[in-house]
Amino acid sequence: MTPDQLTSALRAAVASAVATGAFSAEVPAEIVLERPKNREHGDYASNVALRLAKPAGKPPREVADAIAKALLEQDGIAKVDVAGPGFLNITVDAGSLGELARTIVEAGAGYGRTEQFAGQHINLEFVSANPTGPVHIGGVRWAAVGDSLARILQANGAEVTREYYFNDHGAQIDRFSRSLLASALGEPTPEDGYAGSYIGEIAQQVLAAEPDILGLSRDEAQERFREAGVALMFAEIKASLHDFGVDFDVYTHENSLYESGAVGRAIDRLRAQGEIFEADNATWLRTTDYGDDKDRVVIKSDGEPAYIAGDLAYYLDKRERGADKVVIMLGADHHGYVGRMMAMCACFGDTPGENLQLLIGQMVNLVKDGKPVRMGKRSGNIITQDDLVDAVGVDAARYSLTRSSADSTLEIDLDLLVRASNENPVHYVQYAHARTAQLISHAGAAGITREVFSPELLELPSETTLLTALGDFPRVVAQAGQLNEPHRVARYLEELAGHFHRWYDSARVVPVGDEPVTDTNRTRLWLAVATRQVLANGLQLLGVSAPDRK
RNA sequence: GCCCCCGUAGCUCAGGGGAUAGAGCGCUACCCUCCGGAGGUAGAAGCGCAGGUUCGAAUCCUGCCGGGGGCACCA
Repeated sequence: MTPDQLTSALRAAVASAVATGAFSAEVPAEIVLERPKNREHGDYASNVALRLAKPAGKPPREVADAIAKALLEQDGIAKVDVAGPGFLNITVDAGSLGELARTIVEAGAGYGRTEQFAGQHINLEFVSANPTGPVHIGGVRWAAVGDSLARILQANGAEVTREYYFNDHGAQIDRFSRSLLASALGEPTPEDGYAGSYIGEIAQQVLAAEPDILGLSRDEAQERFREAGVALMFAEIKASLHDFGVDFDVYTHENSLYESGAVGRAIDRLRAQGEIFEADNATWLRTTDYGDDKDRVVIKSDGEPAYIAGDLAYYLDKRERGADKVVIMLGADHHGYVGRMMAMCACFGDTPGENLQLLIGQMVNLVKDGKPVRMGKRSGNIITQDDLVDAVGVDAARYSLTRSSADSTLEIDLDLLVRASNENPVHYVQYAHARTAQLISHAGAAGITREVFSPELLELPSETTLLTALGDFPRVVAQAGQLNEPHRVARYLEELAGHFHRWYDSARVVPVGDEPVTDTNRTRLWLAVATRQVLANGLQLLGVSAPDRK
């Protein structure tokens, strides 16, 4: 019995209790079902009676008793206890619960998929690091979380475009190219320039490709360094992200928005909506109409577009390319954008929060010897994605960056990374998967097959706990998608791995010594296969490998 | 001054109003004649402070304290 089926049974029980006149209330739209922490509280628990008590005008326990009585008449329910203030503690009969194992094995890689975003096209923009240096540890967090979120949204039925906004002009790029030129000429790093050692490497690569470059005028040389340096840097960023398991569907160059006239079209569109006005020789967008704290300059008084002009055009461009929902992941240092971006969305006549979502993630803090390490491209003090991957590998890096809520600032201890220790929960989860795989292959060697499936034999406490945990997976995926919170999948996997390890210690799939193979062994094999499937499906959503051996 | 995020075990972090607040690491004591001990069992140890809403608050609201990040005709 799946949680959904139980929820339906519970709903029917409430309706039936109302029909018999036990109490009167509307059947709630949402019925909360949870897996109790304490096994004595049954397989599932519900607070539905507590919530209905007030509208029904009856004591919670009285409502609970009536629902419990009606629920017992539903199929597959073994026991219903009323406990505490009015909780319903539900025990599902073993055969019905055990059916989950078969359901999961038959669904295979599809187990956990939902259709909640079916038909929706979601454009997810993340990383979008400027090509002025390698992807640093903050960018890596968004790479890991963003890619995992994309996978989760897809698992919920959405069509997802992974998008990278590539900022290839402006003051930061000028500083980058000046730094390259200075390095090539053997001059000190310019003020406001970038100082990392990668600057020298890129400069040498450009020189090697274009030996005559230093014969040009300073301005021409700098322009050559800009173009070649940005191209090299960008290729390097793409390659590191690819090695990290993250590939984008669309790279949009900021320049292209200007060259294609998209900026002009966006402004025309907003003018037609009546949201544009002229003042002080500049062109403004009246974002204060929609909650922004000040209006924003779109075209500066010198005739140059302001930064937001690109944002306007880019948003419109994504919508015109078919995105129903535009999601952008940003670091905490960009939270000041939220107000104007949402107002901009409303200026286009769209619905903020629906057509546009901004996910603000907090920073990664590095710690060494118990003290914070300040990082910056300009100072050259950066920990890059490649440093992180070299130290702990892709799986551990992705996992540790994804298992925490993006709302929390994350602390990474460099000493721990250097030791590349096993102190990472990813090992716990991957080991559980490896164990299932070895267990299944060992069972095969012992001649145990899945020709018999007798779910009522899965009756150990560790088995029913494991089964209810497995049954939760689709709800976890759905919730992670609704809330844009991939870390929920990771935390679920850790819990599931724990339930599996405990089951493994308390139940044999392969009989000991010369004992005969029984139907219990065969049926347990189904449970092992189901567990492996869910662990693999979950790890896939995180972009972490599910090895058969560790 | 205004805005956003955070404050939970020694450390890193979970916990969408529910029962005795969890995990990993660390610490203490245990468990392999048996499917991989990178595992399991038992234990010590915690919701920043003060109000409020509620039958019920780590969770929602207000104030305070502490930490981080923002408030350009910069990009």
